[in-house]
Amino acid sequence: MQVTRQADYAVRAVYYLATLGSDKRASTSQIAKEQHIPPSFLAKIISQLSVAGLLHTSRGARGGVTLAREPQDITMLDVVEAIDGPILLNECVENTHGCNFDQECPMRALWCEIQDDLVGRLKGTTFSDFVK
Amino acid sequence: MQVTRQADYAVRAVYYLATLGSDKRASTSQIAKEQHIPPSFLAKIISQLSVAGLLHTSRGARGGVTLAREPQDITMLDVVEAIDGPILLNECVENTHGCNFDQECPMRALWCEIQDDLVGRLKGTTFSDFVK
DNA sequence: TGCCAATTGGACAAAAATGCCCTAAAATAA
DNA sequence: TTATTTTAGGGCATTTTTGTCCAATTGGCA
Repeated sequence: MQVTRQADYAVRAVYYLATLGSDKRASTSQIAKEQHIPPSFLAKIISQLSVAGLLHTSRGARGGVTLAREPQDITMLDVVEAIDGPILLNECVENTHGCNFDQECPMRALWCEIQDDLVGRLKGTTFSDFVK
Repeated sequence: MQVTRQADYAVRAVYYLATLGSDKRASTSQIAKEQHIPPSFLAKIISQLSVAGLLHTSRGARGGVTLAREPQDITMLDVVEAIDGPILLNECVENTHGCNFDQECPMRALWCEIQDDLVGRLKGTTFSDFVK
């Protein structure tokens, strides 16, 4: 019942870029140092965020990482799901027809409710909320 | 960001016992079959729930598992935490002094809020809510 | 007593998460 | 051109999660 370390690192990396101001670049190693993230692990995470379209990366001297959108257009949910995939509080929740073997399973409804709240809050929070 | 399979299995096992009515026993293998849980894995989970004081177990012929308390006195949180340990949405939340390296970390406050909601709902739901 | 049903506990295996290391490729700077 | 900076990506090691399997133990019953 925990966000993966990868997702936490991704959030902190995006946060760091947001605090720099728009279009400011930072290298992966700089982000890693400032946010206390294992550098070689962060490199893979940055790469995933780039593929997901949340970051832009460029190689070479003066290269590095920038936000692909304004902080107010990037939600916590965007970042977490780019790394961890769709949020699922419990395996059964993803099944649209109800519990796989017991249509009456009352626990599933609870997990769904809690998950909807969680997702709603992550979707409702952008990185501009953190910067100011 | 998912309840472990173990915790889900534990919840379903307690649910099954609650549906049987108070003081009714069931064997681990019976629970496993009814709830589609790997039997040998469930044995370990039952054992943990017993150590946590949520279930009573007895060996030998006519042995098996019973609830240690009435369904209305067992919350979802009791069961989940007996298996997974204290719920932590993110590593940093457990730190009482704030983020370990940045006292101003604004993400931590969000994780704490969401976690408090989650824990509150699990604590507010008992197995008598599921049975009726 | 001896058999059977059931939990207990240990060792082991497979898969995913986490993290490290090294080389290649690309882009800038001297 | 050559060197330097930086991302890209593969492979490997460790830990946790999720299970399986087997032997030991316990308790009831004929």
